Amino acid sequence: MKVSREQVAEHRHRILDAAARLYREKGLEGVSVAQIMAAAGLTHGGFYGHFKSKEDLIAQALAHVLSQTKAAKPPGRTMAAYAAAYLDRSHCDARAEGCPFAALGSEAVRGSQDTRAVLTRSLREQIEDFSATAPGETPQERRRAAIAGWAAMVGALILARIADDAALSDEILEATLRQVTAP
Amino acid sequence: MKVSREQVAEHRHRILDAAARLYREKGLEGVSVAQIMAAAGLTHGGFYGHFKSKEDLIAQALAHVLSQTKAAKPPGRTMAAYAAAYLDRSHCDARAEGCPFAALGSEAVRGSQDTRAVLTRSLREQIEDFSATAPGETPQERRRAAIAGWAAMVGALILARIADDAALSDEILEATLRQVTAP
DNA sequence: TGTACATCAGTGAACGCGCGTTCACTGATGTAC
DNA sequence: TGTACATCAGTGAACGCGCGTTCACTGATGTAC
Repeated sequence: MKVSREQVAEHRHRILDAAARLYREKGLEGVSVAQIMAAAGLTHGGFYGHFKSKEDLIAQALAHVLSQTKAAKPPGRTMAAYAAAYLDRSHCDARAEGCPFAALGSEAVRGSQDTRAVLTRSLREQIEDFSATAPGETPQERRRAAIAGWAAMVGALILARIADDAALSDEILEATLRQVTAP
Repeated sequence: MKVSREQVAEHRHRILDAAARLYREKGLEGVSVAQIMAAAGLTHGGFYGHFKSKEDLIAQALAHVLSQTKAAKPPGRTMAAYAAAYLDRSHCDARAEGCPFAALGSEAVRGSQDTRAVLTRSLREQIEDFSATAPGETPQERRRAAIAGWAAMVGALILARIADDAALSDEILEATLRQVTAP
């Protein structure tokens, strides 16, 4: 049955939330359209009223979570403060709510053009943002530190999640945090 | 029909080679058992004579490629020399033949216990290996630089592959290489 | 060394299943008067 | 403001397809004599 315009908007939001969470938890190819719709409290048939295809949802779900994360960020935050929260055990354990680059990075490489465009825009913004507070004497040095620092954060979170030994996993997070925040 | 013992060993090797290549190219969930067997020049029915399951093949294929890479490495290579080859355009473009951590890292997090154990062992070896030549005054400093350096390499390769703009992709590789090899 | 036959690696049809996507239908919404 | 009805968001059955896995069969291998 037809639902009100506000209901449509709310359903769309619920689908994007469920997708963003499930994709990060189980991977882009490990979640079906029906599972996402069920998690949003709907049936699978209505999916194509909201999105063109599963690929379309992936790009939009990533854009959704990245814009939310960006909106929640306090303006004056330094790269060191970001790194401390990023390279934390709680973030490492909370895959479904954490950074999409770390959760889906190696899969996103094989994603659609739209998916990669969404991630590239976020990547650019992150680098520019970090460049303001990264260590270094010149703007070029700071930008270089911002790029390498962001790469180290994403790589460290992935490696710390792969490690099946808690001590090694902790060591990866701690060592990378020290190295990224050291002058 | 039955084949000779040498043929069996060669078939097994061909399956592992094909799997390692296809998984890195298309992802762990983007390749079927039948595709791998066809790429190895066999039919899919014989698969279960070689491996217990698809999950079993994944762990063995990763162990296969990691042991090959390790065997091919010259003994005295520094972390800086490794980073220069790793953060190179040709490695970035050659996903199917490149580092399995960068190609499959975020998917491997959700892999079987065996898969994660195989990767954890390789991760430990890599860190210990880099610790010998990483920058730093004390062994602890060198180990920290080895961990953060390896994390930055893996992260940078993933981010450089996601970026849909060649200039940004190059910049990520170059900036990270400079930062990892600088004292 | 030569022969007979048990072994078993590989083949290809078949299995049940869940996938992405489509579509006829339902009934509440919201517009036209 | 109240009523009549066209619109259309959501439902659930259905589609063709490819998946991982199983299995009866085939015929070359390699062992026993």
